[in-house]
Amino acid sequence: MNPALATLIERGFVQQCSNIEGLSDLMDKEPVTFYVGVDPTGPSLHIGHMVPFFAFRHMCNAGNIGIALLGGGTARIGDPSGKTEMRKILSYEDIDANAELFSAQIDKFVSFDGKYRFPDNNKNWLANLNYIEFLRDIGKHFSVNRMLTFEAYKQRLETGLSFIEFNYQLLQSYDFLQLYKRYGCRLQIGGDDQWGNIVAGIDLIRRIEGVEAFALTFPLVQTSDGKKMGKTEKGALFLNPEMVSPYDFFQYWRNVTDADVERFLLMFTFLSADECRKIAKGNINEAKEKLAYEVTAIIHGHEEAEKALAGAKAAFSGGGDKNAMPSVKLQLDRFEKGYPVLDLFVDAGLADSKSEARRLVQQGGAYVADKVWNDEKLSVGKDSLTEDNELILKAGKKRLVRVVVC
RNA sequence: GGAGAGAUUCCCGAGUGGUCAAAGGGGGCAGACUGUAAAUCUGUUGGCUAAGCCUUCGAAGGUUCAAAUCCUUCUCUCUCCA
Repeated sequence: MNPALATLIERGFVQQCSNIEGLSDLMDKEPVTFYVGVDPTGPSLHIGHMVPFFAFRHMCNAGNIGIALLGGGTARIGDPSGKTEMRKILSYEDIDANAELFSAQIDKFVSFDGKYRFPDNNKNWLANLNYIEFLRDIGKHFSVNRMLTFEAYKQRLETGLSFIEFNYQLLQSYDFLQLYKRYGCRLQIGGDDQWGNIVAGIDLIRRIEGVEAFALTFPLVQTSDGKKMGKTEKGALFLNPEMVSPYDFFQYWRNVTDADVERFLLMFTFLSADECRKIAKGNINEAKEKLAYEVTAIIHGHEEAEKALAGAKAAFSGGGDKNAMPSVKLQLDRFEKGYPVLDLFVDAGLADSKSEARRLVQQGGAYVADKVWNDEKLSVGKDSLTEDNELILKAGKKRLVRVVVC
């Protein structure tokens, strides 16, 4: 087995491959050009997008050539795979803006060099396609009968599938063909929900070019309790630090289920496989801390990871660095007059409404300076502040904020 | 184009004139137990100047003492036929 491929398998990346021996032989012979596609459907990548890019880096480290394909064209259509209903149609401007943001995030992660790792955008060849020509050249190779047997469509046959989405597969196949023609791209990697689309591309390349291309898919990452990976109560775990702070990002990994630690270390860090296994077998809480630190460092840099770690220490085990805790600024005169607790919790961002704050207090989940505050009518006065005019508020055991008074 | 069905709170889904801020489940939040884990159990889950008041059942009008529920128009979705 080719060593790069073996690494992917060992680290749990491989779900399905169209022809693993063939691919291994090819990779032994020469550097392989491969691609990962992402449709820029939102303002930031989230962790679910990242699995293929971790694999991307492993592949590139082994000397292969990777293309990050932004779906500036396909996002105009919307991939029905794995969706139960049609995605809302985005405006071209939004898609292009998203594509810029995605591209920058990917660049940060894989460091494009223009030669071995570079981006492209499928709107370059999709945006101005001629419909008739496309149907004659490409459409004739697709059998509707066969397409209907694909799992992705079967499901949607129940709930409804529009023609626009039904065409998505042709476009993705066409992408693969274009990348083969332009760069000699022979391999497409992606999440397992892309299997049908990728295989369709392989067929198209075989029919038109008479060349074997390959598919390699990764498991859709789920937490071991069956939830979708990276979903938090606030939504997806985005990479953009303004959407999910490095501290919250760190906390997500710190709170992963025991059973996921080893798997996640292997997939979302670049520590050696042996080391990952060793860490996961050791003290489970230290392993989680290591996982959280490593992933945060990879995504947000070591400095942010250090800060998140220090903040977590300050919040949970004393010591650490309280400057690194999430904090808000509030006015001193409010405390001088007596800050109504409910307002205080809302202003500190620990409750969305006063009713929520009230519930928190009534249920004994509101902590002011480490003491349970159980009277919703009382105000928090200046005397609750520390000598350097600070105050720690907690909502429940885990959500907390450092109030800095000024 | 024709014939039907439907739109309910974060999601699924009950409710067909007052007892409805709206059953049940999921999810979320809090508490207990713990290890910042899982599982389990309990409570809670529109807002507010809070024993009261205000806003919510696709949208706009109407009937009524009273509407998520009835009527009219509109918008959207789905199914079947062409």
